[in-house]
Amino acid sequence: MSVVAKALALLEHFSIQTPELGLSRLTRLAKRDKATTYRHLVALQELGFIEQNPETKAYRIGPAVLHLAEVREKTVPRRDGALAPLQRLADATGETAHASILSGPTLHTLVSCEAQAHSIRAVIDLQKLPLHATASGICTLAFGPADLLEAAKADMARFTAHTATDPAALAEVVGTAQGSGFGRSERGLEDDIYGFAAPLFDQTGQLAGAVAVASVASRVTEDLTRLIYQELIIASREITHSWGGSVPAAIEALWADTLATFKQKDLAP
Amino acid sequence: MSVVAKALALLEHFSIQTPELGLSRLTRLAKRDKATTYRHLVALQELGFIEQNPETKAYRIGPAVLHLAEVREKTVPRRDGALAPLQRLADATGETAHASILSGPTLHTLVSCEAQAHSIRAVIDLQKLPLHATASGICTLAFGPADLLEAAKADMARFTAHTATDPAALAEVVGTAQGSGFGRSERGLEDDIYGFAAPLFDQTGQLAGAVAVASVASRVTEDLTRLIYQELIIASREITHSWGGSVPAAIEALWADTLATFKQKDLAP
DNA sequence: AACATCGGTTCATATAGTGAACCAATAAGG
DNA sequence: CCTTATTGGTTCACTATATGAACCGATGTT
Repeated sequence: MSVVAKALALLEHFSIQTPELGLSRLTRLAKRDKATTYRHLVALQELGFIEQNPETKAYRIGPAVLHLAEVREKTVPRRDGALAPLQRLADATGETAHASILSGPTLHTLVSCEAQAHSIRAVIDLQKLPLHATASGICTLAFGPADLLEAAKADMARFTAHTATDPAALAEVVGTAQGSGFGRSERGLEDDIYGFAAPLFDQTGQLAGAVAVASVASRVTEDLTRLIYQELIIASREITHSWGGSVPAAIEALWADTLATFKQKDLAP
Repeated sequence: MSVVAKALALLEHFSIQTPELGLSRLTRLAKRDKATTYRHLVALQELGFIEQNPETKAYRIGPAVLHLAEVREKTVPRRDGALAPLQRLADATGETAHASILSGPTLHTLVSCEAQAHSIRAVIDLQKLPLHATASGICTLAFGPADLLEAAKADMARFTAHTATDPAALAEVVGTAQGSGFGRSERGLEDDIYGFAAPLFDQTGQLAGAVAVASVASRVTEDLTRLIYQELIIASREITHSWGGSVPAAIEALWADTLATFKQKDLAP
């Protein structure tokens, strides 16, 4: 890990829940030496990526990121295009919806929308989504670059008792996704949370990210699952379209098959 | 300069005009070794601050900054509060308006608004504003922390024939600002651009940034100057208010005096 | 075919980062 | 009032890490 990576990794500890962190606390969170952490903070501060609250001496994210985000979004608009479909997805399903972008080997959370329907709901507050333990990640492994699977196998941290931590289990869920067109994660990241995801594509025709719904386990029924799948398809088409891509026919075919199985079940009894 | 600083400084070369840069070009812009630049890019890429266009191999700002900007803005809202008053300022004056934030010893551009009134107008595309050569910078030196003057004197780069490059000249324009309540820069950063700025304050009561109007030199008359001053006062009050601060009485008094001199001149002939 | 780009890699060299120990300041506890 | 445990910040011997000239293969121009 380079110094640059170590320093920038400090930024990941700041969140909406904990926007300001003191030196000691951050040192503990980052599990690094205090002097090192301090020097990194000073370096980040010089560039405006961190600023210090002059009253409390605590550190927070600085203004430099605002300009960068503006350049990025004006240049490669992703957030704007995802926002409206995501809102619709959250409203239609009554669950928390979020979209993520694949950049290199990591999946970055782009934006998340919470529905107002239930008082208990999933909250997405990770910047990076683990590939092996989230619906979005499994979806990415299923339809993204083949070499990602290696990267994912290298880091299979356990989050819950249900997290797939051996390559065989992972291969199985990825295979299921490749058969259905949807990624699923059942209590893989957190107990009581079910995830459902569909792939997103950009103008290059390659997978560019994923759109997902996170639902509370106790609410998940077959009816809700079907609704989520239907809405995920709509959201995926719209977001993919706004990113200048189109959903590959093969994926559309998988989706149609998966939805058909629900209809069959309806007719069965 | 630490490695962290060197690596992060690479990000400053990306702009709306040049959102993607190849390795060689970026190496030349940053005036550094190619191998070093490459390694820095790879490190930034790992963290999602940079991503590579898989088709052209060119680099661009990555998605990680989006999340950070969101955390920052949800936590310390600055952009949102400045946007509306800035738009109004641009419309009312017919010139380009922008706001900046002081973080440590540097002034970061927060957001800029261009008016539609004229086809020739100033464009703000710097992330960092030089303290000695811009109206905002002079305003910051006049009403901000006293030790900034030292930092400013340490780097007095020449941009035009009118740039103040010796401490005495700088002290004079800062003194003028302290007397009038407004920062001014006449062709200091670019030929043909006049800048006018007013200070901004936050909940701590300290200077937190500046709001400014950049006008094309040929359009600047006494009438326009007065209009700009009047509108700057309104914008400064509004932005300062939305940042949880209030304009100090001493500044308000300076502004009142400055506007009074215009009225006297009107009566004179 | 010769030359000039490009992105990316190698490896000896030496510069830059590291962290245990140390301050000074503040605050809680007895 | 003195002790103890925090806090943010600093020092300096040690060594891990960054550096850059030279190199590579690919692509593009003349």
